[in-house]
Amino acid sequence: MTPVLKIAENCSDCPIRHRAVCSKCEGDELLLLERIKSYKTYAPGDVIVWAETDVTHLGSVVMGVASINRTMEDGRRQLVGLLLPSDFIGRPGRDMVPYDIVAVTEVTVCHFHKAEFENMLASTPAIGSRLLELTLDELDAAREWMLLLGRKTAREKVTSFIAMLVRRALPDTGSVAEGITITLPLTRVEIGDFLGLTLETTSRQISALKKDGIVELRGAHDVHIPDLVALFDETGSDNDGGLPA
Amino acid sequence: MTPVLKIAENCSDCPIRHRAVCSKCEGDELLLLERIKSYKTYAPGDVIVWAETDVTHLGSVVMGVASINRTMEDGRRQLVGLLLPSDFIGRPGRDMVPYDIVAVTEVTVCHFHKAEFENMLASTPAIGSRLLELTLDELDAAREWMLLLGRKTAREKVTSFIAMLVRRALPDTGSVAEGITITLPLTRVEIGDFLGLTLETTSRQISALKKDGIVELRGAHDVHIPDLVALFDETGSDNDGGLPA
DNA sequence: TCAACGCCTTGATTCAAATCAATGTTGACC
DNA sequence: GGTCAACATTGATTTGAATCAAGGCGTTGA
Repeated sequence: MTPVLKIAENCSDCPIRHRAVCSKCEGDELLLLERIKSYKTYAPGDVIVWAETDVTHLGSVVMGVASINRTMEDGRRQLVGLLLPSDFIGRPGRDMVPYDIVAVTEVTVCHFHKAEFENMLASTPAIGSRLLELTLDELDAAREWMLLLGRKTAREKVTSFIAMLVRRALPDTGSVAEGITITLPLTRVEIGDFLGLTLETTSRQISALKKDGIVELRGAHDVHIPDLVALFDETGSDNDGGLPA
Repeated sequence: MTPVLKIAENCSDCPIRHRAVCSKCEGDELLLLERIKSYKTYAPGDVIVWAETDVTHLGSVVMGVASINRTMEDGRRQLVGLLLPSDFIGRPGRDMVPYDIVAVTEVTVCHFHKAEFENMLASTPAIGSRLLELTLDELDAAREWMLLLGRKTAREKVTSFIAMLVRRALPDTGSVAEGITITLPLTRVEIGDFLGLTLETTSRQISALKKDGIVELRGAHDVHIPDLVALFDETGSDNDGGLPA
């Protein structure tokens, strides 16, 4: 069914080598990491980390998409993060975490035993330094998301979400003059939970964007954006994402 | 007017010594920090950091309250953080920041030239390690806030806000059996901007809490909470804040 | 071939919070 | 003591998104 992935045994061949927590490591440091790392693959829907239980591993997403979920007792749910390849999973220095991490697509993780990683973190400045950068970036992203959740309209929320995915996809793409096609990795329920909307409102907004020519749908999950500027104009953001001219 | 504060010249006497970015430093490290630090005081409303301009300093809040603000071109505003004593200001490794930081009350900051601090950060693991902890804590707080902004009702938002202030005030207080009195450091507009509400809704919710006996007001900003459990029950949170029994 | 299930879309109605609009309170300063 | 400005409260009305409800589409498997 699932083909066994050809995963780089050598860190130097790893697809996330240049962005992940290990990106500043070299030579011996990388060899040490290589010795304690292992790979694990999760099916869509699998829980990678349960809230409020002991965390045994830390690691990086190598492939796939995972979501960080907070849930209230009555079932209301909010996604508070989306983990894409090279993003770091887990919280060194703390045994539990107040949210679940769930595989959205099939996810491959390069991970370490918590204690072993924490030892390396203490002795390897290159890791701590990169982890700080990654954490500060996530904090900036979280704050951007707070503005969205607190102040944007439903249409702005949906276009901002699509714009974020476009931005993460751009570096892999060449010219953008004839538009770009991306895949929404989430269902309508999940997008709603990400944006603080219901699934119906999410669906209606996507339909409205289609009617207005901002997006074209091929199926429910593949979205073509013919004009990126038109999309960014709908997000209410002060930046247009630094598009290539 | 403003009395000149008696600020500890010695880091070892500093009120935030045990919580701030320097909390893991000792001996020589502390002396080095002491040599490059300086204090600055801001009046309420002063901008401590302007969005999208070069940041020259980094530092810690020693006294007072500051807010981190994101603003849209049309004026919609969202507070994305509240900086209390011992919280860190600024982002090492980046020259600009996408939000303003504004003094809410009078604020005293212990700060460093950015380049000098970054040098120390590179050579002093105790600083980087503590800064990582602080950043991870802020990220957790931001995610908690995302749940609030995306999924909570107006009443839950307001009670959660009050509960957060109570939690930060608790360590300074003894028994709590006869309730607790706190000061809201923000205006109704600012509270609304923090919670993703209008000022009118914020005011109405506070009035409703008063009518229901959850809070008692002495003036617009001093709030007495006779029964903390009753307050926490209104927040929709899964935790009751680990109250002393 | 055609149920059955999961996911998505669309429509009708309700409702919580926003908006619009006064009015009240407080404190600073003349 | 009186005026002004900033902040807060309260009321009336509107509105954007939630809720309630019905079908539609596409894949899976009997």
